[in-house]
Amino acid sequence: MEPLQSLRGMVDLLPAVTATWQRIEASAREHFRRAGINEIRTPLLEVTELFARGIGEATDVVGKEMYTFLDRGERSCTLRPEGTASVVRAAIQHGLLSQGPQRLWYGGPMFRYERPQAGRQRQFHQIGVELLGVADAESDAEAIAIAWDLLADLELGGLELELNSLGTLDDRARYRAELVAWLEAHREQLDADSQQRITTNPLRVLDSKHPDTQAVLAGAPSLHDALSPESHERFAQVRRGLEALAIPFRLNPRLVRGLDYYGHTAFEITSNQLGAQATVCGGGRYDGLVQQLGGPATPAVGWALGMERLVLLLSQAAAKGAELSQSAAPDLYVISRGEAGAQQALLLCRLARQAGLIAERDASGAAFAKQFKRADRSGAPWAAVLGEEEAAEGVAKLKDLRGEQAERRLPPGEVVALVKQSLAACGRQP
RNA sequence: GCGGGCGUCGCCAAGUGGUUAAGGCAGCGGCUUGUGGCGCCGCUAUUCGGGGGUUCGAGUCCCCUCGCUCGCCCCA
Repeated sequence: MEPLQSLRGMVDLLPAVTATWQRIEASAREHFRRAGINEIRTPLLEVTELFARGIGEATDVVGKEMYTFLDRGERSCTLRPEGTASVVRAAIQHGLLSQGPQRLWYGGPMFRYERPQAGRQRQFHQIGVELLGVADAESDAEAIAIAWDLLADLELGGLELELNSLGTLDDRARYRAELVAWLEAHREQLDADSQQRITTNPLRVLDSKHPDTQAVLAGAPSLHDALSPESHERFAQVRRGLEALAIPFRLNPRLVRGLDYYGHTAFEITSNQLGAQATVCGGGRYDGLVQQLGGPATPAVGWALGMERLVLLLSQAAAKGAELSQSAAPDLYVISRGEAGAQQALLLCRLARQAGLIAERDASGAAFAKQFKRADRSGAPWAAVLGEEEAAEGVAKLKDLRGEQAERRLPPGEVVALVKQSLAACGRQP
């Protein structure tokens, strides 16, 4: 039989890393709780049209990266490639927006059919925040601050906040025309990809990674100069907001987000330690999206962070020194022999667990020497032995694995009490 | 979709055409028929991702294929 494998780009998270995931999730939850942001959970599967309309038909995500299929009712369904469209759909569907501004967060798997590489999988995980119904520039700063503080708490170094304003739709339309004209005039000096994008997505030419193209682009018209005075002022206000919070940022006039719904504020938090996929968190303002999805005109700002990339950073940090959290050593390791012994061992474990202890039972039936070896390796301070003799007498032999105390034969209840007491004595709270 | 690198036991890993595929960790058994941490002994890949080919002979060379990985594109 050929062993089966997971699908390409679909990754198992083994116990060795789940602790890191939980740490990030717990930290995020706490930050959201303090910020008055509530969790929303939406389905993984949505009608394809939601993403086509929300993200934009012309984007790469919609054009070539979606997991789309027909269900048994011949409806076109898509595994969500991002979270915002679903959250907005849910808010509209349940009338949340008529109850005032909504501060929401979500987390979970997203799906994009791409070639996997470092920090990029086909099923990947995001945690995101959406502030719906807030128009002020300070809300942009607040959203960014929440992401920034959350990441700071994880003690990650080498992070940088990049900031730009995409202006309004009008601003961009005007700029786009100007840029296309300029790009056409310099077409010969651009790399093939960029030439292609003059027609498909001219703004994206700006952050081409091609060095020659970048050099040519130095003379290109800047989006910044094309912003209307109002857009300019709004951007300045966001920056003043961040400055007031002492959050450092770098202006990046080339920062263009790949999803159509962004306007005005756009930002990314990047790491210099991640390789090619350096963006840990990305987001911005999307004032037009709610209406575009059939809801009431509602300004909004939000972001999403990539769990895999965070985990990558955290693992690197751990490799450099600090130990990654491991599963806890048991308080009591129970070894046994024979059916009666195994039963008593199970009973003892259950009693211990009911009392709040971490109890592990050796189920190998191996020689006692082996079981003691495993007891030792488990890191448990105590081992309980249940052989034929103990089982017959209704006691367990309790052995101190780390100290000098003599073995004692005790009924199960007293074993649990004694272990608990010893933990309390050395300051550990079971 | 397009490039580059890689693929030897659960994990790490030697091997660079010559005939029995090192070693370490983990695992299992024993020295120790009911007591661990040390030590010692033994066992664990008819096989080198898979399939073809070259050769007297291939893990080692060639082709195809699958997988992993890094990068491009794009994004979290």
